[in-house]
Amino acid sequence: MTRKKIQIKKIDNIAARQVAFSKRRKGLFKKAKELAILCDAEIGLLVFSASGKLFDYASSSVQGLLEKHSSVHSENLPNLNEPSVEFQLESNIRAKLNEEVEKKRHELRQMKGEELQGLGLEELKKLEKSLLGGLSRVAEMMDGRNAELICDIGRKVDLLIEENQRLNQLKVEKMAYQTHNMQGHSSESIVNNSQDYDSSDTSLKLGLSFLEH
Amino acid sequence: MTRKKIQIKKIDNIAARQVAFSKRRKGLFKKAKELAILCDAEIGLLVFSASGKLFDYASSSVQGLLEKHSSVHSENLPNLNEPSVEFQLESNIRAKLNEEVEKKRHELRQMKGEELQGLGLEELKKLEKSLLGGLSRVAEMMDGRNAELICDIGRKVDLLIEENQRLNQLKVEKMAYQTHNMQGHSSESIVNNSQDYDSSDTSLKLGLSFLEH
DNA sequence: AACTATTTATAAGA
DNA sequence: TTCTTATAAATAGTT
Repeated sequence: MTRKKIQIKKIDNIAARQVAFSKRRKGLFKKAKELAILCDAEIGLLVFSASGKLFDYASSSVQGLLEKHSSVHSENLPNLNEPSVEFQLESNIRAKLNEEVEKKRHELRQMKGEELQGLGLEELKKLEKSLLGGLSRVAEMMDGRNAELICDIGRKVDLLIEENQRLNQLKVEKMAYQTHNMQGHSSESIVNNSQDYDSSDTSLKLGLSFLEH
Repeated sequence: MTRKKIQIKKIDNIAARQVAFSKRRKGLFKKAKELAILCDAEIGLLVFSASGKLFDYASSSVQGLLEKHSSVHSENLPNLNEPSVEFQLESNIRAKLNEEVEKKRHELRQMKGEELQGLGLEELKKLEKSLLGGLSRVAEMMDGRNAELICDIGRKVDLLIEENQRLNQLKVEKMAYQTHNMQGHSSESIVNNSQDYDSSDTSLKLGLSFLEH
Protein backbone atom coordinates (compact mmCIF):
# COMPACT_ATOMS: atom_id res chain seq x y z
CA MET A 1 0.00 0.00 0.00
CA THR A 2 2.87 2.20 -0.55
CA ARG A 3 5.98 2.30 -2.64
CA LYS A 4 3.99 -0.42 -4.34
CA LYS A 5 0.47 -1.71 -4.02
CA ILE A 6 0.33 -5.20 -2.56
CA GLN A 7 -2.12 -8.02 -2.97
CA ILE A 8 -3.98 -9.06 0.13
CA LYS A 9 -2.69 -12.60 0.47
CA LYS A 10 -0.38 -14.31 2.91
CA ILE A 11 3.10 -12.81 2.79
CA ASP A 12 5.54 -15.57 1.91
CA ASN A 13 8.76 -14.13 3.27
CA ILE A 14 8.76 -14.82 7.00
CA ALA A 15 10.77 -11.79 8.08
CA ALA A 16 8.69 -9.49 5.91
CA ARG A 17 5.56 -11.08 7.34
CA GLN A 18 6.68 -10.43 10.90
CA VAL A 19 7.52 -6.84 10.13
CA ALA A 20 4.17 -6.31 8.46
CA PHE A 21 2.44 -7.99 11.40
CA SER A 22 4.08 -5.67 13.83
CA LYS A 23 3.31 -2.53 11.84
CA ARG A 24 -0.24 -3.42 10.93
CA ARG A 25 -1.07 -4.70 14.39
CA LYS A 26 -0.05 -1.34 15.77
CA GLY A 27 -2.18 0.42 13.18
CA LEU A 28 -5.17 -1.82 13.87
CA PHE A 29 -5.08 -1.22 17.61
CA LYS A 30 -4.76 2.49 17.06
CA LYS A 31 -7.79 2.49 14.81
CA ALA A 32 -9.75 0.40 17.30
CA LYS A 33 -8.98 2.80 20.12
CA GLU A 34 -9.87 5.80 18.00
CA LEU A 35 -13.19 4.25 17.08
CA ALA A 36 -13.94 3.52 20.73
CA ILE A 37 -13.18 7.07 21.77
CA LEU A 38 -14.62 9.00 18.85
CA CYS A 39 -17.86 7.09 18.65
CA ASP A 40 -18.32 6.00 22.23
CA ALA A 41 -18.22 2.35 21.19
CA GLU A 42 -17.23 -0.70 23.20
CA ILE A 43 -14.57 -2.75 21.51
CA GLY A 44 -12.86 -6.03 22.13
CA LEU A 45 -9.97 -7.06 19.95
CA LEU A 46 -7.93 -10.24 20.14
CA VAL A 47 -4.97 -10.86 17.88
CA PHE A 48 -2.94 -14.06 17.94
CA SER A 49 0.28 -13.98 16.00
CA ALA A 50 1.08 -16.96 13.80
CA SER A 51 3.34 -18.14 16.61
CA GLY A 52 0.52 -17.99 19.14
CA LYS A 53 1.37 -14.84 21.06
CA LEU A 54 -1.64 -12.86 22.16
CA PHE A 55 -2.20 -9.14 21.78
CA ASP A 56 -5.43 -7.60 22.92
CA TYR A 57 -7.37 -4.46 23.54
CA ALA A 58 -10.69 -4.12 25.30
CA SER A 59 -12.66 -1.13 26.42
CA SER A 60 -13.74 -1.64 29.99
CA SER A 61 -17.18 -3.12 29.52
CA VAL A 62 -15.90 -5.76 27.13
CA GLN A 63 -12.92 -6.68 29.23
CA GLY A 64 -14.77 -9.22 31.30
CA LEU A 65 -16.25 -10.86 28.24
CA LEU A 66 -12.92 -11.48 26.60
CA GLU A 67 -11.54 -13.06 29.68
CA LYS A 68 -14.42 -15.44 30.14
CA HIS A 69 -14.30 -16.31 26.48
CA SER A 70 -10.69 -17.05 26.49
CA SER A 71 -10.97 -19.20 29.55
CA VAL A 72 -13.57 -21.25 27.74
CA HIS A 73 -11.20 -21.36 24.82
CA SER A 74 -8.28 -22.55 26.83
CA GLU A 75 -10.37 -25.41 28.20
CA ASN A 76 -11.08 -26.45 24.65
CA LEU A 77 -7.50 -26.35 23.59
CA PRO A 78 -5.36 -27.07 26.62
CA ASN A 79 -2.04 -25.67 25.46
CA LEU A 80 0.02 -26.92 28.35
CA ASN A 81 3.28 -25.76 26.89
CA GLU A 82 2.35 -22.10 26.45
CA PRO A 83 1.00 -19.77 29.11
CA SER A 84 -2.79 -19.97 29.03
CA VAL A 85 -4.61 -17.37 27.04
CA GLU A 86 -6.42 -16.41 30.20
CA PHE A 87 -3.18 -15.73 31.98
CA GLN A 88 -1.73 -13.84 29.05
CA LEU A 89 -4.80 -11.65 28.95
CA GLU A 90 -4.70 -10.91 32.64
CA SER A 91 -1.09 -10.02 32.72
CA ASN A 92 -1.41 -8.06 29.52
CA ILE A 93 -4.15 -5.93 30.96
CA ARG A 94 -2.42 -5.37 34.24
CA ALA A 95 0.87 -4.57 32.60
CA LYS A 96 -0.74 -2.13 30.23
CA LEU A 97 -2.58 -0.33 33.00
CA ASN A 98 0.51 -0.09 35.15
CA GLU A 99 2.50 1.17 32.24
CA GLU A 100 -0.09 3.79 31.45
CA VAL A 101 -0.25 4.99 35.04
CA GLU A 102 3.51 5.21 35.15
CA LYS A 103 3.66 7.07 31.87
CA LYS A 104 1.09 9.61 32.93
CA ARG A 105 2.66 10.02 36.32
CA HIS A 106 5.95 10.78 34.66
CA GLU A 107 4.44 13.17 32.14
CA LEU A 108 2.65 14.97 34.92
CA ARG A 109 5.86 15.32 36.90
CA GLN A 110 7.63 16.72 33.91
CA MET A 111 4.90 19.27 33.42
CA LYS A 112 5.51 20.26 36.99
CA GLY A 113 9.19 20.56 36.17
CA GLU A 114 10.20 17.60 38.28
CA GLU A 115 12.02 14.99 36.21
CA LEU A 116 13.76 16.91 33.49
CA GLN A 117 17.23 15.40 33.78
CA GLY A 118 17.10 13.18 30.74
CA LEU A 119 15.49 15.67 28.38
CA GLY A 120 17.22 17.23 25.42
CA LEU A 121 16.78 20.80 24.28
CA GLU A 122 14.10 19.86 21.74
CA GLU A 123 12.06 17.99 24.33
CA LEU A 124 12.38 20.87 26.72
CA LYS A 125 11.10 23.21 24.04
CA LYS A 126 8.10 20.96 23.47
CA LEU A 127 7.40 20.91 27.18
CA GLU A 128 7.68 24.66 27.34
CA LYS A 129 5.28 25.03 24.47
CA SER A 130 2.79 22.70 26.13
CA LEU A 131 3.05 24.62 29.39
CA LEU A 132 2.61 27.96 27.68
CA GLY A 133 -0.41 26.59 25.84
CA GLY A 134 -1.97 25.39 29.07
CA LEU A 135 -1.16 28.63 30.76
CA SER A 136 -2.78 30.76 28.10
CA ARG A 137 -5.94 28.68 28.24
CA VAL A 138 -6.04 28.86 31.99
CA ALA A 139 -5.59 32.62 31.79
CA GLU A 140 -8.37 32.80 29.25
CA MET A 141 -10.65 30.83 31.53
CA MET A 142 -9.75 33.08 34.45
CA ASP A 143 -10.64 36.07 32.33
CA GLY A 144 -13.95 34.39 31.62
CA ARG A 145 -14.54 33.86 35.32
CA ASN A 146 -13.67 37.47 36.01
CA ALA A 147 -16.04 38.62 33.31
CA GLU A 148 -18.77 36.54 34.93
CA LEU A 149 -17.93 38.05 38.25
CA ILE A 150 -18.10 41.56 36.89
CA CYS A 151 -21.36 40.74 35.21
CA ASP A 152 -22.68 39.42 38.52
CA ILE A 153 -21.50 42.52 40.24
CA GLY A 154 -23.19 44.67 37.64
CA ARG A 155 -26.44 42.87 38.31
CA LYS A 156 -26.04 43.30 42.05
CA VAL A 157 -25.32 46.96 41.58
CA ASP A 158 -28.48 47.32 39.55
CA LEU A 159 -30.43 45.61 42.30
CA LEU A 160 -28.88 47.83 44.92
CA ILE A 161 -29.66 50.96 42.96
CA GLU A 162 -33.19 49.81 42.49
CA GLU A 163 -33.49 49.01 46.19
CA ASN A 164 -32.04 52.39 47.00
CA GLN A 165 -34.54 54.13 44.82
CA ARG A 166 -37.35 52.24 46.50
CA LEU A 167 -35.99 53.30 49.90
CA ASN A 168 -35.78 56.88 48.74
CA GLN A 169 -39.34 56.66 47.56
CA LEU A 170 -40.34 55.38 50.99
CA LYS A 171 -38.49 58.24 52.64
CA VAL A 172 -40.16 60.77 50.44
CA GLU A 173 -43.52 59.29 51.23
CA LYS A 174 -42.71 59.08 54.91
CA MET A 175 -41.54 62.69 54.90
CA ALA A 176 -44.63 63.76 53.06
CA TYR A 177 -46.72 61.87 55.63
CA GLN A 178 -44.85 63.42 58.54
CA THR A 179 -44.94 66.95 57.18
CA HIS A 180 -48.63 66.45 56.51
CA ASN A 181 -49.53 65.05 59.97
CA MET A 182 -47.16 67.14 62.04
CA GLN A 183 -46.72 70.30 60.04
CA GLY A 184 -44.38 72.67 61.93
CA HIS A 185 -44.07 70.16 64.81
CA SER A 186 -40.32 70.64 65.27
CA SER A 187 -37.16 70.83 63.19
CA GLU A 188 -36.06 67.44 64.56
CA SER A 189 -38.01 65.45 62.08
CA ILE A 190 -36.39 67.27 59.28
CA VAL A 191 -32.97 66.57 60.74
CA ASN A 192 -33.93 62.90 61.16
CA ASN A 193 -34.98 62.73 57.60
CA SER A 194 -31.71 64.06 56.38
CA GLN A 195 -29.94 61.52 58.61
CA ASP A 196 -32.01 58.77 57.05
CA TYR A 197 -30.92 59.92 53.64
CA ASP A 198 -27.31 59.85 54.73
CA SER A 199 -27.48 56.34 56.12
CA SER A 200 -29.18 54.92 53.06
CA ASP A 201 -26.50 56.55 50.98
CA THR A 202 -23.88 54.94 53.19
CA SER A 203 -25.47 51.51 52.81
CA LEU A 204 -25.28 51.88 49.07
CA LYS A 205 -21.63 52.70 49.36
CA LEU A 206 -21.08 49.66 51.60
CA GLY A 207 -22.90 47.52 49.09
CA LEU A 208 -20.41 48.56 46.45
CA SER A 209 -17.34 48.53 48.59
CA PHE A 210 -16.34 45.07 47.35
CA LEU A 211 -15.68 46.63 43.98
CA GLU A 212 -12.54 48.16 45.38
CA HIS A 213 -9.43 45.95 45.72
CA MET B 1 -8.41 12.85 9.34
CA THR B 2 -8.95 14.71 6.27
CA ARG B 3 -10.31 17.99 5.06
CA LYS B 4 -9.28 18.82 8.56
CA LYS B 5 -7.37 17.05 11.27
CA ILE B 6 -9.57 16.03 14.17
CA GLN B 7 -8.84 15.51 17.85
CA ILE B 8 -9.38 11.99 19.09
CA LYS B 9 -12.17 12.60 21.57
CA LYS B 10 -15.83 11.74 21.64
CA ILE B 11 -17.69 13.39 18.75
CA ASP B 12 -20.40 15.60 20.21
CA ASN B 13 -22.77 15.81 17.29
CA ILE B 14 -24.80 12.60 17.29
CA ALA B 15 -25.38 12.38 13.56
CA ALA B 16 -21.74 13.03 12.81
CA ARG B 17 -20.80 10.42 15.39
CA GLN B 18 -22.97 7.81 13.74
CA VAL B 19 -21.55 8.59 10.34
CA ALA B 20 -18.02 8.35 11.67
CA PHE B 21 -18.87 5.11 13.45
CA SER B 22 -20.14 3.57 10.27
CA LYS B 23 -17.17 4.65 8.19
CA ARG B 24 -14.52 3.83 10.72
CA ARG B 25 -16.07 0.51 11.67
CA LYS B 26 -15.89 -0.50 8.05
CA GLY B 27 -12.26 0.60 7.88
CA LEU B 28 -11.39 -1.23 11.10
CA PHE B 29 -12.88 -4.52 9.93
CA LYS B 30 -11.12 -4.21 6.62
CA LYS B 31 -7.80 -3.69 8.38
CA ALA B 32 -8.46 -6.61 10.71
CA LYS B 33 -9.18 -8.95 7.81
CA GLU B 34 -6.10 -7.78 5.92
CA LEU B 35 -3.92 -8.40 8.95
CA ALA B 36 -5.35 -11.88 9.39
CA ILE B 37 -4.70 -12.78 5.76
CA LEU B 38 -1.37 -11.06 5.18
CA CYS B 39 0.25 -12.22 8.38
CA ASP B 40 -1.52 -15.48 9.03
CA ALA B 41 -2.90 -14.21 12.33
CA GLU B 42 -6.00 -15.22 14.23
CA ILE B 43 -8.24 -12.31 15.06
CA GLY B 44 -11.37 -11.73 17.05
CA LEU B 45 -13.05 -8.36 16.95
CA LEU B 46 -16.16 -7.24 18.79
CA VAL B 47 -17.65 -3.79 18.33
CA PHE B 48 -20.68 -2.56 20.24
CA SER B 49 -22.16 0.68 19.00
CA ALA B 50 -23.12 3.26 21.60
CA SER B 51 -26.70 2.06 21.19
CA GLY B 52 -25.62 -1.51 21.94
CA LYS B 53 -25.69 -3.06 18.51
CA LEU B 54 -23.02 -5.72 17.99
CA PHE B 55 -20.71 -6.07 15.01
CA ASP B 56 -18.06 -8.73 14.98
CA TYR B 57 -15.44 -10.51 12.98
CA ALA B 58 -13.53 -13.63 13.89
CA SER B 59 -11.11 -15.76 11.97
CA SER B 60 -12.03 -19.42 12.25
CA SER B 61 -10.16 -20.51 15.33
CA VAL B 62 -11.39 -17.61 17.40
CA GLN B 63 -14.96 -17.85 16.18
CA GLY B 64 -16.05 -20.28 18.84
CA LEU B 65 -14.85 -17.97 21.57
CA LEU B 66 -16.71 -14.95 20.37
CA GLU B 67 -19.95 -16.84 19.81
CA LYS B 68 -19.98 -18.16 23.33
CA HIS B 69 -19.11 -14.76 24.63
CA SER B 70 -21.86 -12.92 22.89
CA SER B 71 -24.35 -15.53 23.97
CA VAL B 72 -23.19 -15.06 27.53
CA HIS B 73 -23.51 -11.36 26.98
CA SER B 74 -27.02 -11.58 25.57
CA GLU B 75 -28.07 -13.48 28.65
CA ASN B 76 -26.82 -10.36 30.36
CA LEU B 77 -26.10 -11.42 33.91
CA PRO B 78 -26.56 -15.14 34.37
CA ASN B 79 -23.75 -15.36 36.92
CA LEU B 80 -25.94 -15.41 40.03
CA ASN B 81 -24.00 -18.21 41.63
CA GLU B 82 -20.54 -16.73 42.27
CA PRO B 83 -18.21 -14.17 40.75
CA SER B 84 -15.23 -16.04 42.28
CA VAL B 85 -13.12 -14.25 44.87
CA GLU B 86 -10.18 -14.42 42.53
CA PHE B 87 -12.12 -12.64 39.82
CA GLN B 88 -13.39 -10.01 42.23
CA LEU B 89 -9.87 -9.30 43.37
CA GLU B 90 -8.73 -8.93 39.82
CA SER B 91 -11.57 -6.60 39.01
CA ASN B 92 -10.86 -4.52 42.07
CA ILE B 93 -7.25 -4.11 41.18
CA ARG B 94 -8.12 -3.25 37.66
CA ALA B 95 -10.81 -0.82 38.71
CA LYS B 96 -8.33 0.99 40.90
CA LEU B 97 -5.78 1.14 38.13
CA ASN B 98 -8.37 2.41 35.70
CA GLU B 99 -9.43 5.04 38.16
CA GLU B 100 -5.88 6.18 38.63
CA VAL B 101 -5.27 6.37 34.92
CA GLU B 102 -8.44 8.37 34.48
CA LYS B 103 -7.49 10.74 37.25
CA LYS B 104 -4.07 11.39 35.83
CA ARG B 105 -5.41 11.71 32.34
CA HIS B 106 -7.77 14.38 33.59
CA GLU B 107 -5.12 16.23 35.54
CA LEU B 108 -2.85 16.15 32.53
CA ARG B 109 -5.57 17.55 30.31
CA GLN B 110 -6.18 20.34 32.72
CA MET B 111 -2.52 21.23 32.72
CA LYS B 112 -2.80 21.42 28.97
CA GLY B 113 -5.75 23.74 29.43
CA GLU B 114 -8.27 21.29 28.07
CA GLU B 115 -10.98 20.56 30.61
CA LEU B 116 -11.32 23.72 32.64
CA GLN B 117 -15.08 24.16 32.49
CA GLY B 118 -15.91 23.06 36.01
CA LEU B 119 -13.10 24.91 37.74
CA GLY B 120 -13.57 27.87 40.04
CA LEU B 121 -11.30 30.86 40.25
CA GLU B 122 -9.32 29.39 43.12
CA GLU B 123 -8.67 26.15 41.31
CA LEU B 124 -7.65 28.05 38.21
CA LYS B 125 -5.19 30.04 40.27
CA LYS B 126 -3.69 26.83 41.64
CA LEU B 127 -3.36 25.47 38.13
CA GLU B 128 -1.73 28.65 36.97
CA LYS B 129 0.72 28.50 39.82
CA SER B 130 1.58 24.90 39.01
CA LEU B 131 2.09 25.75 35.35
CA LEU B 132 4.27 28.73 36.17
CA GLY B 133 6.31 26.55 38.50
CA GLY B 134 6.82 23.95 35.80
CA LEU B 135 7.64 26.60 33.28
CA SER B 136 10.29 28.21 35.40
CA ARG B 137 11.98 24.89 36.05
CA VAL B 138 11.87 24.00 32.39
CA ALA B 139 13.39 27.37 31.57
CA GLU B 140 16.07 26.76 34.17
CA MET B 141 16.86 23.39 32.65
CA MET B 142 17.00 24.94 29.19
CA ASP B 143 19.45 27.49 30.49
CA GLY B 144 21.50 24.62 31.83
CA ARG B 145 21.46 22.91 28.44
CA ASN B 146 22.44 26.16 26.78
CA ALA B 147 25.28 26.58 29.23
CA GLU B 148 26.48 23.07 28.40
CA LEU B 149 26.23 23.93 24.72
CA ILE B 150 28.25 27.07 25.19
CA CYS B 151 30.77 25.14 27.23
CA ASP B 152 31.00 22.60 24.41
CA ILE B 153 31.47 25.36 21.91
CA GLY B 154 34.15 26.91 24.07
CA ARG B 155 36.00 23.61 24.12
CA LYS B 156 35.71 23.32 20.36
CA VAL B 157 36.98 26.85 19.95
CA ASP B 158 39.96 26.02 22.12
CA LEU B 159 40.69 23.00 20.00
CA LEU B 160 40.40 25.05 16.83
CA ILE B 161 42.71 27.69 18.17
CA GLU B 162 45.21 25.07 19.20
CA GLU B 163 44.97 23.45 15.80
CA ASN B 164 45.43 26.82 14.19
CA GLN B 165 48.52 27.49 16.21
CA ARG B 166 49.92 24.15 15.21
CA LEU B 167 49.24 25.00 11.57
CA ASN B 168 50.92 28.35 11.96
CA GLN B 169 53.88 26.66 13.55
CA LEU B 170 54.10 24.35 10.54
CA LYS B 171 53.93 27.34 8.24
CA VAL B 172 56.68 29.07 10.10
CA GLU B 173 58.84 25.97 10.00
CA LYS B 174 58.08 25.48 6.32
CA MET B 175 58.92 29.08 5.61
CA ALA B 176 62.13 28.80 7.54
CA TYR B 177 62.97 25.64 5.64
CA GLN B 178 62.23 27.28 2.31
CA THR B 179 64.11 30.47 3.01
CA HIS B 180 67.01 28.38 4.27
CA ASN B 181 67.15 26.04 1.25
CA MET B 182 66.35 28.57 -1.43
CA GLN B 183 67.70 31.82 -0.06
CA GLY B 184 67.30 34.53 -2.70
CA HIS B 185 65.84 31.95 -5.13
CA SER B 186 63.08 34.20 -6.35
CA SER B 187 60.39 36.49 -4.91
CA GLU B 188 57.67 33.91 -5.71
CA SER B 189 58.23 31.78 -2.63
CA ILE B 190 57.71 34.78 -0.42
CA VAL B 191 54.49 35.62 -2.19
CA ASN B 192 53.35 32.01 -1.77
CA ASN B 193 54.07 32.09 1.93
CA SER B 194 51.99 35.16 2.47
CA GLN B 195 49.14 33.46 0.58
CA ASP B 196 49.38 30.47 2.90
CA TYR B 197 49.06 32.69 5.91
CA ASP B 198 45.95 34.25 4.50
CA SER B 199 44.23 30.94 3.82
CA SER B 200 44.95 29.55 7.28
CA ASP B 201 43.44 32.68 8.76
CA THR B 202 40.34 32.16 6.65
CA SER B 203 39.96 28.57 7.80
CA LEU B 204 39.95 29.70 11.42
CA LYS B 205 37.18 32.13 10.63
CA LEU B 206 35.18 29.41 8.92
CA GLY B 207 35.68 27.12 11.89
CA LEU B 208 34.08 29.67 14.17
CA SER B 209 31.31 30.79 11.88
CA PHE B 210 28.73 28.62 13.70
CA LEU B 211 29.04 30.93 16.68
CA GLU B 212 27.12 33.57 14.80
CA HIS B 213 23.28 33.30 14.65
C1' DA C 1 14.20 1.87 14.03
C1' DA C 2 13.92 5.69 10.48
C1' DC C 3 12.65 7.38 6.21
C1' DT C 4 9.63 8.50 2.26
C1' DA C 5 7.01 7.69 -1.83
C1' DT C 6 2.64 5.99 -2.30
C1' DT C 7 -1.52 4.06 -1.19
C1' DT C 8 -5.43 4.18 2.01
C1' DA C 9 -8.54 6.03 5.06
C1' DT C 10 -11.55 9.45 6.01
C1' DA C 11 -13.83 14.48 7.36
C1' DA C 12 -16.54 17.54 5.36
C1' DG C 13 -19.79 18.65 2.14
C1' DA C 14 -23.53 17.31 -1.47
C1' DT D 1 -26.66 6.26 3.03
C1' DT D 2 -23.59 6.98 -0.70
C1' DC D 3 -20.52 9.87 -3.53
C1' DT D 4 -16.89 13.15 -3.99
C1' DT D 5 -12.69 15.26 -2.88
C1' DA D 6 -9.06 17.41 -0.30
C1' DT D 7 -6.18 16.05 3.10
C1' DA D 8 -4.47 13.23 6.99
C1' DA D 9 -2.73 8.75 8.17
C1' DA D 10 -0.87 4.22 7.28
C1' DT D 11 2.49 1.62 5.44
C1' DA D 12 5.75 -1.16 1.65
C1' DG D 13 10.02 -0.97 0.39
C1' DT D 14 14.42 0.66 1.45
C1' DT D 15 18.43 2.05 4.31
